[in-house]
Amino acid sequence: MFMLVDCDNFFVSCERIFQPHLKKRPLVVLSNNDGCVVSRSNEAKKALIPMCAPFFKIAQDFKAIGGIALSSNYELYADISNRLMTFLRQHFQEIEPYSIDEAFIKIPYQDNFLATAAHLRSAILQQIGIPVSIAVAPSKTLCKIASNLAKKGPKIYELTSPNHITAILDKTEIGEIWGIGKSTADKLKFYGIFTASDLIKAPLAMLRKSFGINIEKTIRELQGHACIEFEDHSSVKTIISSGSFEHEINTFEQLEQNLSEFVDCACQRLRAQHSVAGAMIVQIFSNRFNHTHPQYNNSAFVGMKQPTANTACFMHGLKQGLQQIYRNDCWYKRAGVILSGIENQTLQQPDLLTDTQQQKKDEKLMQMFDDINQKFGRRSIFFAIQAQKAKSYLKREFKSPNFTTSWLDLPKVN
DNA sequence: TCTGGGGTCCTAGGACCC
DNA sequence: TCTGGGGTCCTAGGACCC
Repeated sequence: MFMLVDCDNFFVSCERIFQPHLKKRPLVVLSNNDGCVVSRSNEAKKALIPMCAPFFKIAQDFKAIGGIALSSNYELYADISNRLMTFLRQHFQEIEPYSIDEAFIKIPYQDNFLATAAHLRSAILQQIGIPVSIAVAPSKTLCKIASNLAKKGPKIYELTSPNHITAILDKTEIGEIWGIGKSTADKLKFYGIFTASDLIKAPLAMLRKSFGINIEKTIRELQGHACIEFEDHSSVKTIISSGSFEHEINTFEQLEQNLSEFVDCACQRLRAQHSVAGAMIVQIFSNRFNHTHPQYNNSAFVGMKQPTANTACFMHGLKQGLQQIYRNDCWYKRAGVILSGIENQTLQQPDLLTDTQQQKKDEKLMQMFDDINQKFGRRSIFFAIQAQKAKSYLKREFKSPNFTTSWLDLPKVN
């Protein structure tokens, strides 16, 4: 059996741990640049604040009903997430942290799932401070359906008996199924398939041919056969660092400087998972909402001589890539870099012509670089191309303190 | 004024090989 | 007149997820 532990309104719940006065009030957390609503409290949902709403469109009405909006504080959310995952690992053998706010757990069949889940739920609330919903079902896809039902009220939902599953699948719309997005849902409706029950009764060969292997997996999962295995998310295959700027920019130098921050960030993450990357993609975008300037989006692929985690190599690649795609008659609102061709540092196949001495020196240098920033604080040392001061190119007007990751921000008890 | 960011997987199609 | 068949690797783009 699979159990899914999914945090309720995760970002909002994290903010409330150390700011109890935010409880009971309509509360939303905004995306980077204070752009869109990405997490809503139940009170905000009741006030019909839509997910992904651009904040500037709802700000006034939201304030009028006593609502509070916070900028996103990813350091806080990542730390709370780590605490939760650590807690779960202490209690269960097989767990897959699936996203920042949810984890699948494999558990043996038992008669008293509800009691186990209730116990777990109250322990998490007490020790981590986050309300969660818990679902139990024989496959991940069924768990997701059960989890949606849990969130509607009971907070804990067991979906294990065949009759119960059939009854629920009759009522589950096709678009609500995990793995079936809008595009596939629309096509399925065209074939007269509207519910999960319709889907499992439809001819498998036809579906497989038209929609690929994943639909077959989904169907088997809905039938209670677990066939989506646990995955290891501890190291990723691509690293993306990108973002929007507060103001549109136009010069090569400004773009390069902003992008250098993304390169630095991506490389730090690369080293943190003990990997090297063989290539980088540099992307630039104009403002898709501003039609007074020409629209221009482009990207450049930059291969490294050999896979590396040396920030300097990627900074050099950045300049090359940007030169290929930069146009001076455009204004840019967003940019980013993607590291790809990622492999484990220790499994790296050396090249015959590789200067291994130099490589070792580089590794040592980057290790030192990371150590200094670890010891003396972020950005104690950085590349000359980066801005002198970590100017916040992001708007984060309403950010809460880093309660759990910064000594200066420790909550005070009066 | 203001419209997010980080991931994975699959498939088709081109280039290339024998 | 006739224009194979089997395979790999890479990339771009689409779809999906949180």
